[in-house]
Amino acid sequence: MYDFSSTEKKWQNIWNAKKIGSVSRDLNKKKYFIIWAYLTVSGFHHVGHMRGFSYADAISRYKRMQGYNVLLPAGGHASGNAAVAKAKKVCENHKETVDYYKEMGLTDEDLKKISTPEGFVDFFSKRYITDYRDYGFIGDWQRFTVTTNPDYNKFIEWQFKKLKEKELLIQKPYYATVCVECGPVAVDPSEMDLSKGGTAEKNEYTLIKLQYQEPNQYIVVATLRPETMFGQTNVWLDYNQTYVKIKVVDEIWIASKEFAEKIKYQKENTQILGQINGKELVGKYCLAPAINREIIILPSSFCDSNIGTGIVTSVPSDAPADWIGLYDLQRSPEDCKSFGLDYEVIKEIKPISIIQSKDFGKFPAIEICEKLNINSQKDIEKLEDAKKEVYKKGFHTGVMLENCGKFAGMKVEDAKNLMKEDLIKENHADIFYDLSEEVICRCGSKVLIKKVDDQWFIDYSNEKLTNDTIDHVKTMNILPETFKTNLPQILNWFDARACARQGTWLGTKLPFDQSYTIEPISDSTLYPIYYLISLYVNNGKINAEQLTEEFFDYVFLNKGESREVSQKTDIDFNLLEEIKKDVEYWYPLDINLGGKEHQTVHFPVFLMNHVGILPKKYHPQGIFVNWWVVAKSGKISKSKGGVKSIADEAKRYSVDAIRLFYANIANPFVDISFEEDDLKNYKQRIDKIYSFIEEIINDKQLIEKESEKIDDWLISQFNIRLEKIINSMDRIEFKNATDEIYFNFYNDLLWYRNRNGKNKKVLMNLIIEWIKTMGLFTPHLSEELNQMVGNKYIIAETEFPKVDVSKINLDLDKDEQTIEKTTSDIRNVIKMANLENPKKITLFISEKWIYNLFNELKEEIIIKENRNVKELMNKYLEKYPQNKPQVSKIITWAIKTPAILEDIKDQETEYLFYKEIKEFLEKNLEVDLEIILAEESVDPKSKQALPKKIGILIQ
RNA sequence: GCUGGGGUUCCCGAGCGGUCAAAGGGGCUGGACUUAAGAUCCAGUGCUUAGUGCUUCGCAGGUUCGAAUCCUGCCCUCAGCACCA
Repeated sequence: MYDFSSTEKKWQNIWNAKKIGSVSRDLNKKKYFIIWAYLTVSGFHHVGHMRGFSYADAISRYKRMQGYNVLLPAGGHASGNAAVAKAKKVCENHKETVDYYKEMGLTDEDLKKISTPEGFVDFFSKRYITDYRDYGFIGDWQRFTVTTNPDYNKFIEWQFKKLKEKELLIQKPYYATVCVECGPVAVDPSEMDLSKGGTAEKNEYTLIKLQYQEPNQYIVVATLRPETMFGQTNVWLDYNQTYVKIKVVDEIWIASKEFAEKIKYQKENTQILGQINGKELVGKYCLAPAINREIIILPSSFCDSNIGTGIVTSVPSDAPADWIGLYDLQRSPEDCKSFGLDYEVIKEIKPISIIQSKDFGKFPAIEICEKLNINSQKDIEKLEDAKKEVYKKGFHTGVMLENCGKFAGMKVEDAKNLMKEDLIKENHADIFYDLSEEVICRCGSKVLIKKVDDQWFIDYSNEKLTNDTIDHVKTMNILPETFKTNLPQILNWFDARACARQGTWLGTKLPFDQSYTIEPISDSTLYPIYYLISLYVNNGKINAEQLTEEFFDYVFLNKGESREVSQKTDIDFNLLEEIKKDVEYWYPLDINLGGKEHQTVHFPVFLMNHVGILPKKYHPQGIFVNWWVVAKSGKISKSKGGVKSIADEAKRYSVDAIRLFYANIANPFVDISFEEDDLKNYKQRIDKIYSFIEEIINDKQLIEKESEKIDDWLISQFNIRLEKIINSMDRIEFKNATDEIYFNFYNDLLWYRNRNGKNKKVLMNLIIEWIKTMGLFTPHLSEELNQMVGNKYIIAETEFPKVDVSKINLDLDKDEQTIEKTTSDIRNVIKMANLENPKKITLFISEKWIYNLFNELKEEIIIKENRNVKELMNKYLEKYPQNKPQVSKIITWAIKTPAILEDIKDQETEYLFYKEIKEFLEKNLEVDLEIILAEESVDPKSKQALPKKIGILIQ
């Protein structure tokens, strides 16, 4: 029995002691530089992270065994909100958080340490290195860096100075999602910065100002469909709600209190002047702009004061809720009376048809309500569906009707923007951004949208940068292929991106304005090159202060004069040269490996910053994207807790099994789920291979002898497999490689054993090579087995096996396949004949003339490509006149399936072949066999025999 | 909606113009081993049949001597769509 835990620990210690991963420049070796996109220091690793890391380690091990000098460094991304928020929770003794950490094994002392952001980052980034070692990754951890380190900050400052120099850093107004306490936060499904609302969308509303009673006083409604202004019939608000009057510059806006709270972040100097009740407004009129018509204010139950302004303009022709609202009122004189409305007036309100879209008539809202059987404005869910459908159809297929003034005949898509712009130009409207659902920051405060006037952006929309990057991508190795196809489009779509924010964040201060902190994505784009510097900072040879602009300019861009730079930075001249040579040796990066979530953000900015700042020779060479590990319930989240510690998983299944699982369960470009059954199977597989090899080593039956056919077959088979493994690894296809190593070659060995293969030398030599191939995916197993067979060298440091092409003999395998096929055929016939214990089985070798015919047909059909049936028939019917029916049958078949003509031997060879395997067949099938030539028999079965297809007679 | 990816036999997953009824794994069935269980090994796993024939690779057409593989249309499904490394 293989002891997974102790064996794995043992080899990890040996690798560490040998410092295999710590590498330095070696001009005698080709270099290979690979990283995985470092992860945000937000807590523990989980098994999902290990997927990509395992791939990176497998690639590194392969390259190392091929003689490359492999650099695999790692770092921690600590910028942003995560550590701040987590530390705060610990500090405040938040029960759930503290319980979770305790459950994960943290002591009180640890907890105290992680209660400050800095302590949190320090604790976990150290933990990460331990995790890497525990999973058997061989990397250069002495270069470990964290984005909040002072030296790293200097690097980022340099990067931003370069961006500015290249005019890639610009300023313009921006609507940011901000927490009222913390400042800007990222609203996205990963909910890195949030505790709630990651799926919220940022909506751009058009605020329509409907003049009400005073010249400068307006009922303000928020709409996503400004183009429907022509269909307005009334305004909706909540009868029981209290609204407020807000002073905005020199105007007074009437809207919900919640809106007033939000708009103050988007307009300067807003002020609440007073309140006004819904009751007071209902029944009054206001002036709708654009159509310049007085419309009535009516009550409804669907106005939500949290959405928009809490007041809605009503377009019953195209908005299902508006139609139903109207419909409700129009059929209830009592309701109208209770609201103090004149029923006669309400009754007269008619929807106005304004848009013609596909699949709908004049009044889409009415139609959809009938179709979905919506009868009341309280039917909220159905109304939501109805709205979506009408909106979607209208937006993509709709055309404005004649009554829409200058917009008549225009597509809805176009009219929308034009109408909005027109209204704004004439001061009838304004813009307002809002979130589609409630969003709460990690700190517990509300997130809303704030206008920032001079936001800093990295200008990824820059045309030259975009085009240069697209051109560069063409030359890269990018997997999966589909990502490479997508990248140009992603790069084109990529717009200027806000890159700094104000608030209590970790990260580097913007060198041009210290009140800004550089945002977490923007400070992690160029960092692979920084691993070449961090080494010297970490070992104390240089310090953060010395990392000046001149320093980076010199080592990265070859700008400046070395003596001068050395003098200015007080870095020893020789050391400076060393560092520069390191950069020249290691850069560019060969592979950046990361999860699929990086496809549209991290990888594009990683590429664009490299292309924008560094010389062409330093542009990245490859990207590898891996998909996720998902739990049955969805993505395994690093921020949500409830995840088993990776140490527990390693103990339960073993590191090798987990790594093999990742490599073999599917290709890297699909999501996989971490299932106990699967993991156990892989663990069993490892155990099985271990026992199998152990058995072979101790097998007393093996003998020293000259190699026979079956031995040659096994050698050939191994070389075929090895060739596939190498080709697969060169293309980074783990699934194919592991299929060969852990399954197919194992099956070959079983077959060899069944075929009574016993050659000790052959077997041992192959097993030694086989074990090396396991070093990529199950490195601990590989080392252990290697030691068991008596080798002293370390697999991680040895050379990967090479294919011996001279040993590959495809014919040998064809023979083995024939044996398998024959066995299976005989079994099949026995079964079919219903003769469970046959007395005798006769195998017939086809008649000689048929072999001749096959070879002649091969010449005609395959070599000369003659498919003329008539011609062939005439020729060969004449040649073999005594066998006409058979000849014609064979010719028809051969034309249809030329493959039957391939590899045709002669009668003598085939006869000898069957004689040779007779003993094996008899033993395997537990029957007595007789093999005779068809010419020597009168049995009809003998005439059924064909070349490559033996005749079988069961008696 | 836009952009891109997929639909393969009980399941997962290869294959991407010809011995393809379709690798490999899992599951299931039978057998060997074992006191037994597990593990391991052997065989089978579309229907049919003395080794044949027939029907299968989302649906409907088409190209070809020949299609799971190429083309056209349709249906279904997944991912991304912005300040998440």
